[in-house]
Formats: sequence, structure tokens, C-alpha cells
Amino acid sequence: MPELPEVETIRRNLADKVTERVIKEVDLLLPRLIKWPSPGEFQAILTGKRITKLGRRGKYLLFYLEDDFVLVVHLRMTGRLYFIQAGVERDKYTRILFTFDNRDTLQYADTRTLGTLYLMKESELWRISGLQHMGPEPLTAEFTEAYFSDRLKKRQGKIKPLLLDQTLVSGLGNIYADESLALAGIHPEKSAAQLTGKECKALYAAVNQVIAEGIADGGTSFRDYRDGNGQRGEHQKHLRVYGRHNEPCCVCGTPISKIVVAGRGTHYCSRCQIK
DNA sequence: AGGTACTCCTGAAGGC
DNA sequence: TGCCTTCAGGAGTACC
Repeated sequence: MPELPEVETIRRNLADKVTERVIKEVDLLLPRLIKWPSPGEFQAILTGKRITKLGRRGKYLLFYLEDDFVLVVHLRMTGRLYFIQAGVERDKYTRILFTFDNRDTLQYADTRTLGTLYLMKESELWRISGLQHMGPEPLTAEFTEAYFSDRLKKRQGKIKPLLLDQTLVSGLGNIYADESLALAGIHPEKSAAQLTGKECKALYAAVNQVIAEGIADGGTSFRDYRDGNGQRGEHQKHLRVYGRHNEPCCVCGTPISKIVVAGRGTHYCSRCQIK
């Protein structure tokens, strides 16, 4: 599942290939993925537009266009974005196809079709509530230890689902949430309010570290994720707990446990991560 | 308001 | 082998 490191890897792959390119044609093979505006308007506005910049906010990719428009893409579970040169066959699951002036294409592929695309003026991005209410990003000046600890202190619920709450900190999904808790040595079901100052500090550092490691490795290809060139990431080789059910903990050798927390598969070491 | 449950979706995997 | 059920999970929504 694409989380911040995967989306950032895709952004870096695609940036040089798509900036300054003009979209000549838009094929909507599955129009219902377009959430705003209508599919017809989406197609009409995009056609002939030049891409000026490729940005990212949390797990959203932002294609800035001329005339102050922005094409927003959220990959959700199985979305993929590929740049494919003219003449090369497209992905079996391509749902939206953007063709550039020399027939090169940008393809939005998605097996489970849960992804979402939007097109609007930059001044109207507030319409996307996920963007509007998004919390600070790891590895930025806005994401401070004081902010993080303050927010955690006020919450009674389990820490794991809080790490998935994009209004608290943006970009973490199930993989990096489990990895952050493992690195910090915190049980996923521990109440956030009961974390000690030392634990808050360790978790803050861990969130930044696992996100930085994920980006450095070009993302985690656990199942569906591929980068903008269709390549797998490397970070699945360095995971501490995610997807390692029954395999030995890399610190103490205890078999990794898998439980369900707030409806999400959750991996942790029962010896290193105490409640 | 914070917390929980349900919904969307389809291929892979597991049970019998 | 084949049919059926379950699972994967981001995020919007409904509801208490």
C-alpha cells in the first residue's frame, strides 16, 4: 500500500518525465474514479494543459498545471502511476490514461479501484477534506516533538490507530505505523495518554526514522506497490515486523505476533513491545 | 468530541 | 480440482 515513502518515490521518478509536458488526450476507462468535477469536465479541462510541477502532500500526489489548475491523485490501496513510452503495452489494470504530445503516456492503474482523482483550481483544494485537515508531515519543521507529545497526551485510545490518523501526522499507513512502534519499543494497544515522556520522544524519533529509511529505499513493495517506472522498492527487505508474522524478531529472536487492532492487521514483538 | 463500525473494491489465499 | 469464504486496508461516513 502506498504510504508517504512510496508516494514520494513515485513523485521523484515522474517529476522530470512529466514536467513541461502537454496532455493531449485523457482516456477515462473507469470514470467513477474521478471525484471532482464531472468526468466530462475533468477530461475537457485537462486536455491541452501543460504540467508545470509535481508535488506531494501526505499520500496525495499533486500535478500542478498551467492556469492554476491542480490534478490530485490518491492511490489508496492498489493505485499505481506509470510513465510509459510510446508503443509500450499498458498495464492490465490501467483505469485512466493520459497521453502526451509525442504519444508517451502517464497511466493510472488500480486493481481494486479504490483510488481517487480530482481536478480543481489551486484555490479550491480545500474541497478535498483529507488535504484540508491534514496534519504535519514527518521530517518537516512543523512536525515537532512538542506538538506530537501534546496531541498524544490528550488521547485515551490505542496508539496504533492514532498513528494512522492523517490529521495528527500525515503519511503513515499500516506498514510504517507498525514499523514505528517496533522501533520505539511500544505495544500497539498501549493507550496514547499513558505513554511516558521517554516513550513519546522515542516514538517521535521512530516515525521520522522509518519514513526516512523508507524513502531512502525507494519504498516498500509488499504486494502491489511499484514506482513510477514499474520497479519494486527495496524497503521490504529491511522491515522489522510488518509481514513477518512468526518470523524471529531481529532484536531478540521472539516470533513476531500478529493481532487485529482497530480493524487493522498489526505486527509486533511481544517481548520488545510491552503494554 | 472521540471512538467504533461499516463501506467501497477485487485478486489472492485458505478451508473443505 | 473447484467452489466458497475470508482477507488485504485508506479514508469517508454514520452513529453513539
